[in-house]
Amino acid sequence: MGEAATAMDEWTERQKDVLDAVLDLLVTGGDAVTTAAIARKANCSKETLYKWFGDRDGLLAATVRWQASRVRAGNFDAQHLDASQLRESLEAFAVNWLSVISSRTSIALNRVGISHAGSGKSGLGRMVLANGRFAIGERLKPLLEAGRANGLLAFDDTETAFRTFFGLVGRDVQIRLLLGDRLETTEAEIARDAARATQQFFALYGAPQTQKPLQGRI
Amino acid sequence: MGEAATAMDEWTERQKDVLDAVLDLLVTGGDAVTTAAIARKANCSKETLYKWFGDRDGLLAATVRWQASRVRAGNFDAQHLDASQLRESLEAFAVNWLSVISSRTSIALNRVGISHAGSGKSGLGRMVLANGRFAIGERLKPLLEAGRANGLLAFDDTETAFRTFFGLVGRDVQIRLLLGDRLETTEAEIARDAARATQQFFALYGAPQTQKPLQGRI
DNA sequence: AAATTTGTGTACCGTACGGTACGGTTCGGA
DNA sequence: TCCGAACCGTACCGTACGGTACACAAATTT
Repeated sequence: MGEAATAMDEWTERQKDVLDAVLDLLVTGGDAVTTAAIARKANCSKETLYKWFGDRDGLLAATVRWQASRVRAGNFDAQHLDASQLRESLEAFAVNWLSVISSRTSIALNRVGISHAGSGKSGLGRMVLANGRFAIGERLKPLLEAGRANGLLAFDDTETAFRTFFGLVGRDVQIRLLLGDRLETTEAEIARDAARATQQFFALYGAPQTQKPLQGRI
Repeated sequence: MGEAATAMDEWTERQKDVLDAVLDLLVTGGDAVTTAAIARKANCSKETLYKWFGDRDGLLAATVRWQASRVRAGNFDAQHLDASQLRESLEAFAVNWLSVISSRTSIALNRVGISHAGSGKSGLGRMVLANGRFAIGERLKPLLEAGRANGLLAFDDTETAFRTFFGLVGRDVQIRLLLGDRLETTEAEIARDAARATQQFFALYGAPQTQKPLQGRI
């Protein structure tokens, strides 16, 4: 993850403004995201767009990376954690993740990536995946493993444990939103769902009272 | 759900052939699904396409309904079920659902629905949702409630219980496939995941030994 | 058998959009 | 003050594609 900051300084301020304009257009699903509309919204010429970003797909890819570069939430320092710290961290992760996938920005970018994946060119899809599903995985796994090291969680495969957490948190929210379902995702609702998912996760992967993790769990 | 069979006899055999051609083109993501390509593949004229289905969106909507009409798996007759029957039924549901969302057909149709949802017109998205997420929900809920009535499951809200099962089964599979991730979904893998999800669901919602459902569970 | 219907195949039209060219303007450096 | 680079705004080009028109064949009706 050495290139964490590349997208931050890869472009000038003016260029970031352009990328923000693209995001604005993507999120406001009303009108199509044509190069002409982007240029109009960003008060720049189409020629400049192509000079800076190559072609339309390059511009969209840059937009995905730009958005991803400023979503990175602070990593959790997870040494010497006790049960309540772990629970709070997991719940915070769940809240963050639910907030992200419920945001209009995430919905729009995922739609773009999915559309591109359906058109053969899989670059954007992989990029969205890397900055969404896989980024959250890499950030969460250390916490899970710290929990296991401290005898709070019991699992064999970190990936499986993470995917279970992912499923318990996300459930059907993302696919429903992507398909246009009006799903109220208030802050209170998200907090409640995050708490429920965390509780369920502990019910499945919480270590028994003894400090040593139990073998043979899934 | 009285209109279960409408899409089956709404079209003539010839028209169903056309819809199958559309499905073929959608699944074979190589070339774009233009009306010209559809007409060529179906050996019919574009004029006939428009006469039968109105416009391109109508054709896509008909295709979604046509595919949905023949996916309906047999409902489970769930009276007097014991624990192993319930487990088997849930596992069968999970296998079926994982097979569906892993199929190229489902991926293609969901991509179309999502693209349309991103373009304002939400008709196709809602249709895919109704025949996917919500159809499986309506089919599974009776089984869950039968399990509760027989003292095998304990939950207050059927919808919440179902969504948990949905999350445990689907996890990150659908979004990864939609975004173009190569994810091996062999039959064996699906069977293993279905068994794991079912086991986890029982761990969360299985009633304690006493026949009476325990109150206060989530 | 003539007429009507139904459908195929091809040609055509209008528009939207990605990409390019170019004149005009601003701005920093010599 | 002059020059060149960067950039804006607009006009333009080519193509792809949704939708329509039309000529012709097959089938069905009368």
